[in-house]
Amino acid sequence: MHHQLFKDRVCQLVASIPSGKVMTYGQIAALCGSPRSARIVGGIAHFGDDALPWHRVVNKRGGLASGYPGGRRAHALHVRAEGIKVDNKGIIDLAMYIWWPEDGQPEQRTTHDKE
DNA sequence: GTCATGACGGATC
DNA sequence: GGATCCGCCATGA
Repeated sequence: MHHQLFKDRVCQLVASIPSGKVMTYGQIAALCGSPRSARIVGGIAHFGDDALPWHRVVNKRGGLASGYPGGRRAHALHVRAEGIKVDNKGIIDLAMYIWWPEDGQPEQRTTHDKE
């Protein structure tokens, strides 16, 4: 495949995140074929389609986006509106809200846990 | 074609 | 445990 569709894949993936769930930039990038392109996802977010639920995209620490329109506070309000708990530092519990598409849900990792 | 950038990630100090 | 630096790689000028 070609990275030309990278942006398009990211957009579709973000659009498929259900309400009340979140994905990380690195996770999205990996699913789009480039695990090291997390920043690219961020770039797409800024200049991409505002209609997409970018507020459901957080960084690997579960932290809110730095350049979100309105600031991290606005981001926090938006995710909270979907039932996601955010602590005082603006950190989301990824273990509880992380979501994977049906296609590549590595929930088996929790049982085996290798790495 | 080259250069700079970015809503990140991971390693290092 | 927090702050900082560097690398990453697609994108736009």
